[in-house]
Amino acid sequence: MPRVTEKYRKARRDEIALAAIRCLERKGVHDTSIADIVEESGLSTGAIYSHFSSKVELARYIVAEYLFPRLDQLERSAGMITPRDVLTTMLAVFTDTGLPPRIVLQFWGEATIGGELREEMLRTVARLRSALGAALMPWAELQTSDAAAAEALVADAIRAVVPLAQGYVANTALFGPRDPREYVDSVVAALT
Amino acid sequence: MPRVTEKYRKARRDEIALAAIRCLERKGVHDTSIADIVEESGLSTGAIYSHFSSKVELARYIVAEYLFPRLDQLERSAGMITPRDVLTTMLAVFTDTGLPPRIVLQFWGEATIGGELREEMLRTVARLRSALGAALMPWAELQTSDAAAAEALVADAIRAVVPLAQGYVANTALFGPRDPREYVDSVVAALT
DNA sequence: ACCTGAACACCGTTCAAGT
DNA sequence: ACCTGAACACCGTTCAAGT
Repeated sequence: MPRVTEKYRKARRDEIALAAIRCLERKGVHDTSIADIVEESGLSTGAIYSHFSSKVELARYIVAEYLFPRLDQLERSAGMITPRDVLTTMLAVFTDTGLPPRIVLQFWGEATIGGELREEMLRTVARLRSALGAALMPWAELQTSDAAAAEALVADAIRAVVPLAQGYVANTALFGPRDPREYVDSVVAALT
Repeated sequence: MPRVTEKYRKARRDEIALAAIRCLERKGVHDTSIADIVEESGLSTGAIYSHFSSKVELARYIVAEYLFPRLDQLERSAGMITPRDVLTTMLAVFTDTGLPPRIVLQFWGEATIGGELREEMLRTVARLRSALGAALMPWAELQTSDAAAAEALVADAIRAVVPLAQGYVANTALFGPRDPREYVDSVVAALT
């Protein structure tokens, strides 16, 4: 397969995906139809189906390619960082990139039904967890000299950080934007 | 209007709503059609539309009548309770009543689009916030003798407790059930 | 190989006609 | 007044036919 074709396919897929995202922001997951994406992209129904086998496949592509593209931001953060820092850094992705929490929340809703979208979501979360683990290890090793205990500490922290991030997403999606640092501080203040 | 008719209408609405909930648990919000509810309830399409003006109206009814019926549990809890206690009590509603977090999460997703479902959601959350406020006031008054400062303390606590509860819902909806107390403890441990 | 757009099965909703 | 179920506009998806 020549390289030009590959590039062309990727460009077309992105063209469709970006048109779809514009529709999603305007109308939401539920109310965006293939006909809307056809109109927004200027392509035909068949053209879209020759690049994505279904609406769910298009959704998977958007999730994988646009909704969680900044996990490397976590992986690059060096030095000793606490669970609090990790959480704040993670949430900053939303304010920094303009990634709409509304769309993420809607995808979660759809993912609870099962199917391929759920599989894609679980894969993404697995990647996220391992990035979190790597970022937290230096901190855990400072708490204890036992390697197994450090692993357990990291696992516990992840069990807290993931739902805390989910709470931020659900909350801002429904009630409007909020500063990540203020959110974390408010949670700490309330629980201690 | 005679009372018997009123009662009959309520009974029919509940009959339809419960059939719908059985479908929702089986297939999710997205994949449950009116035809499914027709089959599950044994009624006709027109019968459903003579009790609910649309699918969204049915959804609103389910949310208002079945998804948040236990707010009074909070309002009844007496004595000095901390934000931590309030959060744990609130989350216990899910484990105690078998209310499926998956359905709640899906409704949140739909509510981000706007429309009547969003209005209904905001009304329910407003009720929830005032119940939380009432439950937390004795605790706040123990922290400070200034009435305004106590109010502010309550407001801050609510700003933390609501997203923490949302995080629990999103997390259990996607990754399976979890003990509320364990969740709260894990968050406290990670952030302090 | 990519693209077109009519055709298909199914969706939510309406409404004339029944009781 | 409640209910029936055929009819309607629209949905996601397919596929013969074009380039």
